[in-house]
Amino acid sequence: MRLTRSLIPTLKETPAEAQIASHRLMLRAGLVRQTAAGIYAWLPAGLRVLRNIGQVVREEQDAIGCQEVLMPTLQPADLWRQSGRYDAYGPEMLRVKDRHERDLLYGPTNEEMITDLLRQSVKSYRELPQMLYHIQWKFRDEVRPRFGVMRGREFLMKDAYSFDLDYAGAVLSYRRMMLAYMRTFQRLGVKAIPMVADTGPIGGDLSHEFIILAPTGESGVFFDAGFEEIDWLAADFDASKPEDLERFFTQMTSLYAATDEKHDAAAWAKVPADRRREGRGIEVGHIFYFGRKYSEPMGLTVAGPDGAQIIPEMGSYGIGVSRLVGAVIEASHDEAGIIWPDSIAPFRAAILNLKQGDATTGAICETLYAKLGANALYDDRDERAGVKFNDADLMGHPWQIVVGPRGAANGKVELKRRAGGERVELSVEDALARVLGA
RNA sequence: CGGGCAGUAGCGCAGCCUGGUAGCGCAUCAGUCUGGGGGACUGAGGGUCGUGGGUUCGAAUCCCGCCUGCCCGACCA
Repeated sequence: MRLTRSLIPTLKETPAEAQIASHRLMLRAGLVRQTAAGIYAWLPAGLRVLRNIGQVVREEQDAIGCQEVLMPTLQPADLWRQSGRYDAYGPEMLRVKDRHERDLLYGPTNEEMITDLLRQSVKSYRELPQMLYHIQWKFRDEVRPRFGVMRGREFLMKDAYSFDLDYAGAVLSYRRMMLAYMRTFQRLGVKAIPMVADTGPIGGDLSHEFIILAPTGESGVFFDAGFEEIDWLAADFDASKPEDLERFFTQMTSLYAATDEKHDAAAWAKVPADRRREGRGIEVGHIFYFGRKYSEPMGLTVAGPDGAQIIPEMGSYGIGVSRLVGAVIEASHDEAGIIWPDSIAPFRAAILNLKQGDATTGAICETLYAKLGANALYDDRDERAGVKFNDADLMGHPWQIVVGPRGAANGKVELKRRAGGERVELSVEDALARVLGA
């Protein structure tokens, strides 16, 4: 995109309502604008990030055989009456009536709806297991929305649901999803630590929160350094092999990790001192097994091989997609602005024409822009160099290609890496190769 | 939902106490100079002072109601 043709309204000053870094930077970098408390409009650059995160999530869900669907935001209250949650859910649920006075609700989650879908379409044990997900807007009428997009009322979430014939199958689905999550978060450029979470009335050990480390995180975390050392994209765990999933899960759960609420000083003491890591974290995902909590009351059954009806075992698996935008920024920024991981940056590179109107720099910029296309944001404004440097740092493009009259005379440009700040002078071709190759 | 704070130009703020036709910085627009880390000069545009009522000759300013937003707490992906 050409910046002169884009709606990317950067702000030099911080709006008074933004307190934490990610909120401040999202407003300043022109990613979002608030519409009402906890409700945001996503501007072009912000939407690109949101979509990029969604795409990584989607690819990793697809990779474990989880199928994408898209369920509506508005749901009939009757479905929720069947599970008993219509009355159990408090004022956090946004309830509305249609013109016929029928009760509807803006979905805060989709267990009832997905259970209903399976109930309508799955009749035999041969059709299980199934795993389905969607990426959809949710609404929870939080009493006190805050921290920008991190704790909004309207939020974009990936939620997945698994249906298995028995507990052993549900365990496999759970572990498979957990492995997908480790890969997903690594691809998003953040360190996510799975922490044992409260299982409530369900019991068991199949509930984990995924917490990414950020100094401004809402809860304190304690974990074994082992979590930071594993390269999930290279690890030899095959999600289709139960024995691999077993090995994976054992490794995961053998390492200590807990939030401050569940911190166990005795267990912590057993972790070698040089492997203890403490910090703060933000919850960006949650997976849990809940058995027949919905399938049973809602009457989801399939015929077994002997003709007996089987009530499927379910689990659900969330990732806060819009929250991740804020969380990633919390985990990756400096005084100057955002530092986007390559995988989700709105633009891979910014092209900074330091002397707009100059024939030489202009020609080089146009060449770069033609080659990079949608990967690039071309700052073609008639602004001073300093303004362009500052905005590029603020917006956090992984690469900045600086085209100034000095270098341009010799066909050189300067390539700056946002993370780390190294700059090198290169030929146009070499700069392109670096940016596209990285 | 309890406690606190705040709504004045796109953003950040002053003016309010002590009522008298609305101001500063940045941003925007035009022009000139400039040109590698938010530049300079000249000129210009932009405001139902959140909203409804009250007091008054006169209200951004005083009084009452309402709405909205922010912070702390309890709650949460």
